[in-house]
Amino acid sequence: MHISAKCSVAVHCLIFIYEYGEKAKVTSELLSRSTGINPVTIRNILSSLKKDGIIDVKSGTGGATLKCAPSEITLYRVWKAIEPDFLAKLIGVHSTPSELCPVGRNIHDVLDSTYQKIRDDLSSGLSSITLEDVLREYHGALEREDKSVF
Amino acid sequence: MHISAKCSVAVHCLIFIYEYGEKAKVTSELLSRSTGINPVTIRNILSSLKKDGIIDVKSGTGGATLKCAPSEITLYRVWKAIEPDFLAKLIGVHSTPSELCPVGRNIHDVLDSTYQKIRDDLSSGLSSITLEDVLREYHGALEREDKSVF
DNA sequence: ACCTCCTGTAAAATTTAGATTTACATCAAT
DNA sequence: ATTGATGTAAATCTAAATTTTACAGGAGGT
Repeated sequence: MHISAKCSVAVHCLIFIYEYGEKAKVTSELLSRSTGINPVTIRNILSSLKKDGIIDVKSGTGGATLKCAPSEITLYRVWKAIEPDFLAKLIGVHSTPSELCPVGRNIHDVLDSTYQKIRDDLSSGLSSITLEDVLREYHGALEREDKSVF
Repeated sequence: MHISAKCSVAVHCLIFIYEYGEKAKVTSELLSRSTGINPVTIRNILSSLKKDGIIDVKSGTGGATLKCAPSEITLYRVWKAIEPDFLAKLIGVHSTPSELCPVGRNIHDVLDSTYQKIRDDLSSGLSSITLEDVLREYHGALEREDKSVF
């Protein structure tokens, strides 16, 4: 799974947990069915989110709940929790250049400084979006869905 | 290879072609040795760059040369040439959600609109960087390299 | 206390996407 | 013609990651 898809799964889970976490017992099995991703991968994702303090997972009895206000959960935080060096993976350089070639020797330095601004922009973009924003979109989509039924 | 790494290889090739394309015959074999990527993949990359009009590759006798001024070659153009839907691949959504779940049914719409701004930022960031800028970095790195010898 | 359900991991098996290899038709210059 | 290169296509290989399987450990209900 592409790292961005993995983070999308994480957001999917967070929406689900926000919506149902208080009323029902949200297990990895349930999230697995909703996302289409197997339970072990879901547990790994939840585990990362838990370590970051974004959610709480009851061990033993099971069930996940949000531990933060949606407005405090930025996409940056989620991506970082799932994959600490997501920036380098997302905007990266090939690792095989030849040390014998002037271009090969320097390509890493050159592209790293070139990519820095892009990475920074990406970071601040992700930082500016919170789960609250995503939930707003989600509820909008739900409403449109309801209307289309009638 | 991650798509960003592939585009980095493309930029690597472009630097190489700029530096040596006029003096020497820059073949896929040569670029293969410099980048550490096999000749066929290099030829595929060159083929994409050629189709976009960024470079010219002499068929028959061989050798690649730039067809544009470095100032006209933006990173956006390069990435787009290599992978037309790189934005969706870079910032994407999992494709397996359940249609039976409200979250699953809507996650694609929700995240697509959420990601739109991020994708736009990324586009304009990549559009604002040209091969000219990269070459400037490269020549700076070369100078530092020379100095460190003495 | 026991039983059940779930988490948290680890290890093995499987998948799959992509790279590499191989092959060859085509083209241009010597 | 011969040589050396491109441009693809097809087969093979590889490596990364998911999925499967397995199991120890925790928490609550009976």
